[in-house]
Amino acid sequence: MTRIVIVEDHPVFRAGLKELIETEKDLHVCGEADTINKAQEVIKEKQPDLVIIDITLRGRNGIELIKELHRDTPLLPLLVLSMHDESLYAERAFRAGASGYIMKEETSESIVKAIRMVHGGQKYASKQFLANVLNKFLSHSPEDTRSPIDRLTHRELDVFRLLGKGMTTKNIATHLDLSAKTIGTYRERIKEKLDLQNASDLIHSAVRWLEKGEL
Amino acid sequence: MTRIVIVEDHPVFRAGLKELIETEKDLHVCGEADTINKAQEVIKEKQPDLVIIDITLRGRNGIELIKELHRDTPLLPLLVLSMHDESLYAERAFRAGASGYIMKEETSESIVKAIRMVHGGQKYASKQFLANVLNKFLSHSPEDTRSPIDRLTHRELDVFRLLGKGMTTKNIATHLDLSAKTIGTYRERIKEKLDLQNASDLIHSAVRWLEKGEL
DNA sequence: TCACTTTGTAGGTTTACTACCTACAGCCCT
DNA sequence: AGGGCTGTAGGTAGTAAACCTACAAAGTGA
Repeated sequence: MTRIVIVEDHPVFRAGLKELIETEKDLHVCGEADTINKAQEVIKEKQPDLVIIDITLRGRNGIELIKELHRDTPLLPLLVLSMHDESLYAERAFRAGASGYIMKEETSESIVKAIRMVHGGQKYASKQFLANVLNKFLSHSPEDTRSPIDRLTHRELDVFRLLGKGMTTKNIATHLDLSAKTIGTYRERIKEKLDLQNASDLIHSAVRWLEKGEL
Repeated sequence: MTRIVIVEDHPVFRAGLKELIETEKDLHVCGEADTINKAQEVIKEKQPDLVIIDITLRGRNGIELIKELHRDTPLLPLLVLSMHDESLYAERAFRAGASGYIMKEETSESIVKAIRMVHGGQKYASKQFLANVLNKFLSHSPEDTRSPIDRLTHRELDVFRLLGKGMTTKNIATHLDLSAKTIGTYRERIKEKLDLQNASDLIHSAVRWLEKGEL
């Protein structure tokens, strides 16, 4: 019998998850928490075999909880649930010590599968994420702990900022007095460094980045 | 005993909602559906006292379902659940014939309360929404003082939101189960209504709008 | 109720932009 | 001096956007 603690602040979703887990005969929810503090308490008390964590918890960041739990109990498998699209959080979650990462949109089957894999000591991530990682691994150098944006060169950052301000490739080329082709190259390089798939991803993250401070 | 049908395409959330409802002794879930078509079938068959609808259904718009249901069975109370905070959807939902509007983030108590109020023939909306409405009403603007975004149709708004979330035309087409050409048409119409020049402007303002409600 | 408008849907062309590849000179570092 | 990173840009194939047209269904105003 696998004993599971759920850390999720959304009551309805928490109930659904519990329901889903309890319908599997070998899985059991032995505790629930809706805040980071309660989570730590419950986990200490119940000593579960696995913890499911929503990283989009209100208040403090779920990533912090993962780090702390992983430090305190490195053997306890942590399965991360996220509302958000992978590329932004999955890598951070794994670095923080998670064993698996699934999105809330995934089917019930995937969730159960992820639970079993993670409990069995394996890692779990969506196919898409795995493909990305493989890609990066094959094409790239071993390690660089800097935040992705810090890895941009000056020119790349210029272009990134201007993209975030709503300028097109052509506008930027005119503005910086460069060939549009050059801007194209920068866009490609930025996309690679930030692990973005296409043009709209690129603009999307440029705008978001600009919105959060930094101008 | 109040008999309820749930229309929600997210299996985990659906299970949670059911669980929540079933723990109330006088409420009972007599049917579930994860698509609009199934919803209509189930409702016809079960003749429930109340229907809970997620308006962020994939494929066809939940608003359409509300309109249709309201036309077919005007006395059946419809309670709308939304993942989004946007009061824009709330207003649309009410206009389409909903009796109540709650966000998924609300507590279980609020949801149960909303169910009871709506079943009792009253309307339900969050305090925040009511405050907004009051505000609008008091500062009663004579003519189209609506923000340009309010002038978008349901479908246009859907597309706008998904663009803001970083999805491409193709992704959106798949997600909503429409032709990419149709999404293209919506993009054009949005651009016209919001007076945007090109694709990056469009994405730019969609992202900004999502980040901070209203532009 | 009838005509008119809006909304949701989608096909067809032409034009613009992206994605991917290649190239190369000048730095910076060791 | 050789090797990688940075700034710059060309070429080509493939996508996506822009613009047009169309039409049914629903909604609206007279």
